[in-house]
Amino acid sequence: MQQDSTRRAADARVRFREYLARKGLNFSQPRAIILSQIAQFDRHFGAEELVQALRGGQDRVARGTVYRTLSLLEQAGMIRKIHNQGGHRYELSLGEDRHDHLFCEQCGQTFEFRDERLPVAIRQASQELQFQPRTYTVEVLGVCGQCAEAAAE
Amino acid sequence: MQQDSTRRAADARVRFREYLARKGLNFSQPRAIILSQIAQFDRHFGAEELVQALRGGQDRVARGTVYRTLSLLEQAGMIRKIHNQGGHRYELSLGEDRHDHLFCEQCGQTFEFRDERLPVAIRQASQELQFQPRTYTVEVLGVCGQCAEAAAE
DNA sequence: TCAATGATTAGACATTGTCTCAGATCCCCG
DNA sequence: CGGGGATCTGAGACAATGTCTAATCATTGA
Repeated sequence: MQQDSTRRAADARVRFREYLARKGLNFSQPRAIILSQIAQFDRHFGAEELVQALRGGQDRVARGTVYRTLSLLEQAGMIRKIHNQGGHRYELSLGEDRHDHLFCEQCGQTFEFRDERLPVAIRQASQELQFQPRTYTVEVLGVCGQCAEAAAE
Repeated sequence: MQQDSTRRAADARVRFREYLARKGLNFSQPRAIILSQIAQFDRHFGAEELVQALRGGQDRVARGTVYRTLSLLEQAGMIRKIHNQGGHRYELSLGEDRHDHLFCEQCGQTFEFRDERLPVAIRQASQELQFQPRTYTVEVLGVCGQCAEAAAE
């Protein structure tokens, strides 16, 4: 766990640095700090949450910087925006294990699912329109089994 | 066109009234006003845009009311939220012609596509998790053909 | 028509995101 | 290894968007 997050942070560092170099951008101190803070969250986090976490203390980073870096990370494909009800959050997405989300409108829980037909369909539909997809999101709203049962009683 | 929007407004009215009745809610004056204002937009609109449109004049409606009504309309499945880059907008969705969106990150244009495999896959994936889908969104980010060409030169 | 329930208004408030620019940093290159 | 130009950051004002509350009003079913 501790191990995991350290490892993940190191990988992310390398990957981000490469992305930045490719674009002629710098791998700055604040960007490193943000990256390691993100690695400490458990996959999901909100922008403002990150801003708060980096406000006081030694490694402070300004709000604007956080937002700018999030954009870069999103562009780099290292995080994904997911539109939870009311505002959005980010999710680490370091390549492995692509999935999408089901949101229960009753209890607010999030569930994940994987289905290979989605990327296939999206790639093909894009191609027909000469569109080059970089990333995509699929979000399903509804009621989870548990809530549906509770409502039925 | 004029005809269309009038017709659409009438349909929407009936449908919303039914939805509200089913939930034991009222079909109030402001809700009617909002509905007819929405019908005048050309399919897409933003929440704040709507707020502005209903601010001065005879048929004024308060900000809070607009937001509450949008939630209801969304629940009723009569509008859909689409997450354009930076904030979101709504889109009329009166049943016919379900589609999803491609966003060009370069020029900002939105394109539409239809693919039957998406709802099929989503229904099945949901079922496997005992999840009852009410609605879903698919959004693809990338570069449109035109921008890709321009960049290649 | 009346009463009960639900809805609206107005505006303060909260949250989230954007912008600017002076000065600090980064990284390439000699 | 140090100079210099491009890039980046901090701080905080600002802007946009959404939420909330309490007093008052409207809607609906009986």
